[in-house]
Amino acid sequence: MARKQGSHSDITGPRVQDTALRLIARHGYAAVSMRQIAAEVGVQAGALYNYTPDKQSLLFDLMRAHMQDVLDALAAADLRGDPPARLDGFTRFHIRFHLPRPDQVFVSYMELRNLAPENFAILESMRRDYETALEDILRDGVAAGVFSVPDTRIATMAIIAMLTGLSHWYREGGRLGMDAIEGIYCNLVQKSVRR
Amino acid sequence: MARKQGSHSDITGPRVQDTALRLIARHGYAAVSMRQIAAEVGVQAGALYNYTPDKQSLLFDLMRAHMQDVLDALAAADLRGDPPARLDGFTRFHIRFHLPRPDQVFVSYMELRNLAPENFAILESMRRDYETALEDILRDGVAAGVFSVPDTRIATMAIIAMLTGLSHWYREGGRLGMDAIEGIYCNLVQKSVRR
DNA sequence: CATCTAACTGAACAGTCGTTCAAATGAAAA
DNA sequence: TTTTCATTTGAACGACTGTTCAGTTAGATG
Repeated sequence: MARKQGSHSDITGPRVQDTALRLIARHGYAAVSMRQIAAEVGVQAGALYNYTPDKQSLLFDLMRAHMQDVLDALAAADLRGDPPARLDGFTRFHIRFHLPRPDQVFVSYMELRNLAPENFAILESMRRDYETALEDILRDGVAAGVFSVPDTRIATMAIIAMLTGLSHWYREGGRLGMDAIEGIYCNLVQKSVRR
Repeated sequence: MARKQGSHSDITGPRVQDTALRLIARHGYAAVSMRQIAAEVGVQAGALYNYTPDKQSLLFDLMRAHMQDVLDALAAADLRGDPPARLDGFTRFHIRFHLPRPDQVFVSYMELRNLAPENFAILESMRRDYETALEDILRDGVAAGVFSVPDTRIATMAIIAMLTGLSHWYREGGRLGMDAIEGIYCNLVQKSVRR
């Protein structure tokens, strides 16, 4: 039954990743079996091991790819201007990047504890880089006298939690579109740190 | 070997709950087995079924009890004054109640998808009640002209995400104590919605 | 055409899973 | 002391787990 038409590795590979992401987002890493993933892809469980050395790597690769995409996109965004403008830029970037990827956001947030320690450390470091990008903006704003926050580290965590939380309840086709959401969050974020 | 001293049901029962909470917070509901819980309690797996009809009920009871505690404590807090004072009261209440209960917060947040649909609906409804308490404050503040938010529902979700996020990274004995944290978050929250 | 080989199957391995239940236990009641 | 019964054990149930691998398939290559 193998290979009904053409070579399948470039088709099955991505399908394994996509299916794993969707199932893990929905049911959680521990609750999804390799056989479930295989069944949705349309192969037997053994075939998955042509595309991942084990289940743990499947999860880790998904999470690392997502975080790398975030960091690359942030670097490409190349935020400029005064601190308030850069803060708006960061807020809009976060929303525009994350809202269309709810499954990646969900998995990257919920499955950290299912990572092997060395994998966890790698992702935590990437996450820290992302947080630092925001904290730098806040620090510059405080130094320039345009922001007033009691503690830039906590303000950073608070803002990121606020933005990430958005991905957890926002559903496409809801009462408000992404543009409206962006404006509202820019307003909340900007005011929370202003003098 | 049964009952080495006295009747054990009033000792084992709470220990089952406590152990389940701790293990589920650490490893996740799907990744924790009844045998693991039993081993930490110090009984065989079968004995757990004197205290819960099944694993799902064990999770649900933990989560419902936590949400009920939250709602009861909020009602007892009896926030009074003008909207800014009530908003400060809500913020401080949230932090004071949730920071000492990191496991409950974690489980109630992460394990929603492992609930049976009817159990999920019950918890979602309780969560909605909590959110409404905050939204009422914001709406009153907007009506009174002391708050300015583009959308009270979104501001509610944003603030709660910010506060809940705190529980995910705050660790006792860190750089800042709970009192300092409270002040910082009151500042951030208050400014984010003020005129 | 025959050959090669990437891709996949299907079975097997050694465990673990949630749950049930007859039997054993031992503190409290009679 | 004997009886009672809440409590727990320990074994069993059928199903499922991640992973391995010899064998099969069929498109691509020569």
